[in-house]
Amino acid sequence: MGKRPEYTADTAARGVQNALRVLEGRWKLVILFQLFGGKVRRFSELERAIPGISQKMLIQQLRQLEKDKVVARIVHHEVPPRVEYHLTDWGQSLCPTLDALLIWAEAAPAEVKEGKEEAAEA
Amino acid sequence: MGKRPEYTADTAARGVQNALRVLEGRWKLVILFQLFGGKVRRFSELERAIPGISQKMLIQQLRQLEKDKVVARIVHHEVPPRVEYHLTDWGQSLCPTLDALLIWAEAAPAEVKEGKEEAAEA
DNA sequence: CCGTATCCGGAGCGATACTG
DNA sequence: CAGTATCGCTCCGGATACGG
Repeated sequence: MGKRPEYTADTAARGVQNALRVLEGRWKLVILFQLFGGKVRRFSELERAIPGISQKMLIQQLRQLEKDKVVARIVHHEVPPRVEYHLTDWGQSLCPTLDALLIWAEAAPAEVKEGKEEAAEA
Repeated sequence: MGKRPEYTADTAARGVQNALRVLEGRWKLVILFQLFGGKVRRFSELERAIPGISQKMLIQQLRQLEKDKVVARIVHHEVPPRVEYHLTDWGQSLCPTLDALLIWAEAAPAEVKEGKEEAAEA
């Protein structure tokens, strides 16, 4: 934890890229924000909180995040079934960084923020 | 720049997702790291500095980054042609955040870092 | 030297239907 | 309520060839 080894640009890029990989996926961030702050949500809560997502996508992204140790899953063996999701410690530690990214995103030129494509083709 | 408007989890997620979108792509980060610190690199320099990348990918990612105002492109009308790339101010401002992400990535559980896939299928 | 065009395989994602 | 299975489309990225 003292000094990190010397990073070449490539090594550093690979590290970040690896991290980004965990966050990649159409719905990962939306899910993470639902869980930030130590919140615990049920499957159906997430489903309702994220309009437009399908069950397949929700469970798929959730499973990915779980495999990557960002979120944890608790199954209550009851009837009816209840499953709850929450962030791991490592997942929680992402919060400030994501906030920094959010601030960076806010500083983006308007064209970028709106996802403008230059329709100028001819 | 005082207080930002109230962000719902969804709004925040969308903002970050949008920012992440800019960084998405197999080679974006590698390129960015090549340019960090205000460095100016020629097309062929980047090509040589990033083994394994194809011209198509290099130019494609470069164009994306350019459109997203992260990198800027300077064309010298000479013979032979010379084109140089460097980060915009907004691009530069990404550096600390990416470093935070790198640190987060470093703190990842070993299994995650190694990109383990549980081969347990049957 | 810098860039464009085309072909092609694979991964991601969405819609829908079904199960414990 | 929570999760699985399948299909099909789209986009991404790699290889190769060609143009200014």
